[in-house]
Amino acid sequence: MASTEKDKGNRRVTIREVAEDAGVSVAAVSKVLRDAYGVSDTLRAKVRQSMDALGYRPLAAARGMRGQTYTIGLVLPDIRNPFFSDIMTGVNNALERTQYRALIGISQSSATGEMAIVEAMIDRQMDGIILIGATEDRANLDAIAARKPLVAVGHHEPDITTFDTVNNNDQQGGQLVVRQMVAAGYKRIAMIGLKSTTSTILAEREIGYRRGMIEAGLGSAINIVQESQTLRDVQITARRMLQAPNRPDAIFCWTDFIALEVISVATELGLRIPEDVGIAGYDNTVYCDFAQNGLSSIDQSGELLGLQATRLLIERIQGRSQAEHFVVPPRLVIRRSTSPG
Amino acid sequence: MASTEKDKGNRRVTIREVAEDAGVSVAAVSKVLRDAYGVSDTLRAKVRQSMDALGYRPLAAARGMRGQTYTIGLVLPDIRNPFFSDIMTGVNNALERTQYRALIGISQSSATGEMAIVEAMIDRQMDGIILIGATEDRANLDAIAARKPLVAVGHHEPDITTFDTVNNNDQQGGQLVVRQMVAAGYKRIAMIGLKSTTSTILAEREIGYRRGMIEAGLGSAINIVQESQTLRDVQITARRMLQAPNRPDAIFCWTDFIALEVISVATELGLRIPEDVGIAGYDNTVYCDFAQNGLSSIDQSGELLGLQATRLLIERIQGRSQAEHFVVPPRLVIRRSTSPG
DNA sequence: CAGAAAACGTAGAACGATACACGTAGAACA
DNA sequence: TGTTCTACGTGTATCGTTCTACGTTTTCTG
Repeated sequence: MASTEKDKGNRRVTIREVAEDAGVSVAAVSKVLRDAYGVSDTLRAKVRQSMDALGYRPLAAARGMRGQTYTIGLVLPDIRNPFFSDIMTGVNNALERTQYRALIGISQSSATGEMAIVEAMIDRQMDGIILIGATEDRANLDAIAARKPLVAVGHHEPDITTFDTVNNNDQQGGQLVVRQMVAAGYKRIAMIGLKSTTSTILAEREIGYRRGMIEAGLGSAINIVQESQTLRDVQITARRMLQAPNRPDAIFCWTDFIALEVISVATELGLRIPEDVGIAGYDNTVYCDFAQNGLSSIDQSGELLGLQATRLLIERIQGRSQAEHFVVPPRLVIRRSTSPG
Repeated sequence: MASTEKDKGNRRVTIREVAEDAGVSVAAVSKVLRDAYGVSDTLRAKVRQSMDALGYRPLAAARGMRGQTYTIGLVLPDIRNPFFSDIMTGVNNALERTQYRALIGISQSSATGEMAIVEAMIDRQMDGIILIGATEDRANLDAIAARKPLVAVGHHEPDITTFDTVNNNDQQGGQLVVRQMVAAGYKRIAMIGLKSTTSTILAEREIGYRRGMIEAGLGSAINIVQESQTLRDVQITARRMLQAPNRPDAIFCWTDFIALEVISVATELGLRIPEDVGIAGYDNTVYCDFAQNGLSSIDQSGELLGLQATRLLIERIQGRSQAEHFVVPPRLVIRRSTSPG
């Protein structure tokens, strides 16, 4: 009688019961919960004890009606890239001693993409949003930022004032790769980018690549191929590039996953790495280090990016309204794939 | 004046405004929202139109106070394994035409682990939870299931009645690997498992391995090494195994990531794959297919698992209370790493 | 055609927390 | 002594939905 079919188990302890148990007002308990002004140490202790004794946990939905939910949303384009795992680690480290929790949404797999998952997060009263590798245009990002604190990771827009950004210096990253390739003796250095008009990090890496080529006097050899990210397309593109009459002797891939696939294609074509063709990636994901890959790559300190993004977001939630733009320097990790001789 | 510092932008449209605009009661709008009984087509149309015109979106926090939040929680042990991406795709496909949204929590990175993230999800009034690769014991799982609909993916407990499970047949998977290795001529087949007392899928795979060995008359060569999942430990273990006097001529790794690392170590030791040592993994992640890896692996149809888990969960949310246990057959994908000669 | 049942719609009380407006006690100051 | 602060607590309206209870209209049935 007391519990219907849908009523799973014992009811939750409410703030009212805590208040009663501690012999104080509901408002006092709420204050303790929020670390708000106006509670003495003795009262706090009493309340805390009652909370523990009763096993009280605040209900986020109810909190959200008036205040915060202490939840931040992390939007990832997909889950496949292990680089995002590093970011996530940083986020969770930053959240360690706070009341906040991070929940992840995947934009790629969702029907209408990034905007849909962001709207869903706003509907769920998240306190702020970290957008990773944003594909939305400025207008949409502004629309989000107008409603919730927003931090974009992997999105260059240094003059924006409505939200914060956290990046590595992708331009410098691209340049570092080319410099090392040149130093290793490669000349016909190509780049594989992404068919995308919205990725600012890609644009930056391309600029870096161009700069590197030009400063090495290889301006005439600049060769950027843009392809979608599906395995099939990458294979076709890589094959075409590597079978061309004047094929590149090195390829800088905008992300590791592509680079690993290019290694695969090159191997199948009987080309030796790094002697016949040098290959480098970006993100320094865990797979780079495997002996069978030995992939040179740019490390952009994902954990630090995640940590910093979270800090900035919480600052925003707590009231900061001036934009901040954080940039870490990239670091090239040289491995076998670009070390001939 | 109208908006304070924390009041980001324009206020949301509420159900009340929709009701007013449509000239009906608030309750009627709510009924339309929930596809509840007792609304005529004309009323529904009127309300829908007003909702569109005003750009109304229901606030999950408010819904959660009385009813559902239309949110399901997906708990992953970590984000690094691309296999989880397949599951996620299945989940999102299943959610396609529903009001539900999936949000992901990562248990590994969180301080107190799985239980903490599940509690956080319950605090946030999620309607149900999908737990992937559960590490909690039965008592804890029961405690969760007592409060919210629960589906465990990658957790064998076929006699449990309080929640549903979705699995591939891990025992059969292990057996398939051994059979193929035996057929390929390997004899001293070892297995690398995980240092864990709670993973039932691991236990099943081990049983499959044993079965396979015994049925091939190799019972005396059974050799299971259990190691943690950190890169460093795997390296050390792999090195030790491959440098032992009577080293295995094939290694079945409980998951692809370990297998790739073992390939790496073997390569560095100058062992040829598959001639000197055969290697197989589990999950058939995207990296298996790369030419430089060519890793044989078990495909357990992650997408199907995710789809099915979601369906079962929604059934549970809608009232089913009898347990269901879904199992897909595994499929061995043979590649170079176990194909000598 | 009466009566019952089904369909449609409404009003208003929850849900569990927060936040605002206030009250009170004691200290500090003139 | 009276006034003004400050620190600490309390009472209660409120957030945006859902849900229960209950009227009213329409449709069905014998």
